[in-house]
Amino acid sequence: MEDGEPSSTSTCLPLTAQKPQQNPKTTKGRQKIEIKPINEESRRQVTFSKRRKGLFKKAAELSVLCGAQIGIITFSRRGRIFTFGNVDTLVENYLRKAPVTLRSHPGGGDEGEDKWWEKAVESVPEEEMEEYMTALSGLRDNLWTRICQMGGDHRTVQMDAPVFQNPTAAIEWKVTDENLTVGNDQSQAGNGGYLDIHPELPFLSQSRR
Amino acid sequence: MEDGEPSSTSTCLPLTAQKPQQNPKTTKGRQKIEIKPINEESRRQVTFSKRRKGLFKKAAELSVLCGAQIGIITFSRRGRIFTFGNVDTLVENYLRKAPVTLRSHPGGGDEGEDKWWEKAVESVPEEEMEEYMTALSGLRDNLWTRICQMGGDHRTVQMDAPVFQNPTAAIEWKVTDENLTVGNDQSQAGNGGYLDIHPELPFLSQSRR
DNA sequence: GCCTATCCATAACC
DNA sequence: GGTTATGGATAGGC
Repeated sequence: MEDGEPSSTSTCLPLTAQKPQQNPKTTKGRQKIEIKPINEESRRQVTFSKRRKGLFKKAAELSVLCGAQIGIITFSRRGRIFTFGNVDTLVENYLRKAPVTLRSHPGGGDEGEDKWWEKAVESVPEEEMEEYMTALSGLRDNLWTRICQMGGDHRTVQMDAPVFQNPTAAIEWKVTDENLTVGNDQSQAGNGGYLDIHPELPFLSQSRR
Repeated sequence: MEDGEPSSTSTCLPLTAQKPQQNPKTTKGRQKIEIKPINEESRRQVTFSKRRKGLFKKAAELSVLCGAQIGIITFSRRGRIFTFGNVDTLVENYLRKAPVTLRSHPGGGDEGEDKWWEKAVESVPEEEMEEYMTALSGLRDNLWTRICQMGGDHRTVQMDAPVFQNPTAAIEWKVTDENLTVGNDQSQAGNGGYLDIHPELPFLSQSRR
């Protein structure tokens, strides 16, 4: 409903009326443009600059008016990045925040092999160490992916979803390039077989809230 | 830029007097408002909804016109999240390229490498292994905590809009609102400063040390 | 949600 | 970068 044909909504005069009025207008003012890729480099740059400014301004206004937190990331075609708002803070807070309470599952009686990743490193038998490391590495990657999803794409995250039943299934993951590779978009593969979020993590109940 | 007398710049005149007969001037039309926090809940919600829509539309236009990649993350005051564009990709890109420093590394120097957690396990020297493991464990907890907090404290709404994919891609609007989880807890609401524009960070083709 | 009057962002020019 | 005129976003009503 943005492109296509100009639907005049009974507001302004028909633009076809090019009028022989000899007004000493120096400019034609703002003209209607089609929303399609601008090919001329210079014109595109001007437009990008102006509209980006306008976009950020609107974002700022929205933020103030409604008390919302807004972050915008923009990559220009030439590869420059422009950001607005708390992007840094938002993203970095994910990682920086919260003093790390390095707890490795204090509770004595655990549920066997459940949540292997909660086991203290020291408790891992020597012969399983390598495997443990690999797994933890995968977990790390997996978490990273999840973080990225959380940061911008929440469509797959549901806390109260009936996930995590089978402890074995829960720790299935794919440590592949697809996991983390930044290629094209749309490669959002949901969370089939990925590590799901456990609603009742022990260290949560003693951290915050 | 706020305040000021109504400059009557009559431009577009309704060329018809045949409007559905209701009192001409039932509305005051758009009025100038001050950019300051809206206190009335309902009014704020309306404004948030309208302006968010407008913001996303502008973002979509900018994306198409200039071939830029744009992602927007919005946390409403009530904790709902709205996103625009291929944010996942952008955020991931951003995270991977930007100098984000996470310090749960015990005893680690400040001048160390960025993103130590991205190092392959194999590359960790033997003597640092234990420390690495400990840090990684802490990171895991930290990330997990964040994830759970985010997932548990926010309802999630996603919104997609046309974004530049390739010059020939069709333009299309797709709006999807969904409640995925419960959620209440409106912390981190009022933010003070908003505008935080990073002029230009050349990067993208260079890798961080 | 839809509608209208109004204000603002911005395309075209300097 | 600045100016002007106009298209389009949107505040206030329903």
